[in-house]
Amino acid sequence: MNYWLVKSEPGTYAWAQFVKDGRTAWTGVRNYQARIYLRAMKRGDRVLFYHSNEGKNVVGVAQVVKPAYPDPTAEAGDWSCVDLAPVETLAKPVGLDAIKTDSLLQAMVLVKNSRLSVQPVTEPQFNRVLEHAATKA
DNA sequence: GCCAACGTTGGC
DNA sequence: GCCAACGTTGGC
Repeated sequence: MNYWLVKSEPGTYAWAQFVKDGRTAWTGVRNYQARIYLRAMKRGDRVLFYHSNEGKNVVGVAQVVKPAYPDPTAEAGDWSCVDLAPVETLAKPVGLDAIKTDSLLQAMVLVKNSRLSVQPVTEPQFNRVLEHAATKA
């Protein structure tokens, strides 16, 4: 089981919409490093869902329901996407400020390279985020 | 709204 | 193959 984090601007695709949809194809990733991570995802992997720009917080946990396949929205080039489904909405969103002040979480890629839209998260980091959210995994 | 960081593009 | 210029992202 691996752990990841994906980002979305609430104005583009918010968590609430994701929950409403019940499942979505995570398309549109056009970054080689992010592509590597997308392709490393396995069914059942847990994914933190982060709201960038607005909110700047982790708002929910998703899981991979379909591993990487060709991104149908890519008109040119070799790009991949995965299918994600919501698992739980965090009782309390975990803000970037909280992440930055936590000794374990400040090592997250999110802090170092905030622009990477798909990134790996370690198991301890994942669990710590859930602790901050005051929910049970 | 500004600016820093990053990735990509294109000229040489 | 290098590097400057540009566009985009995202935190502040």
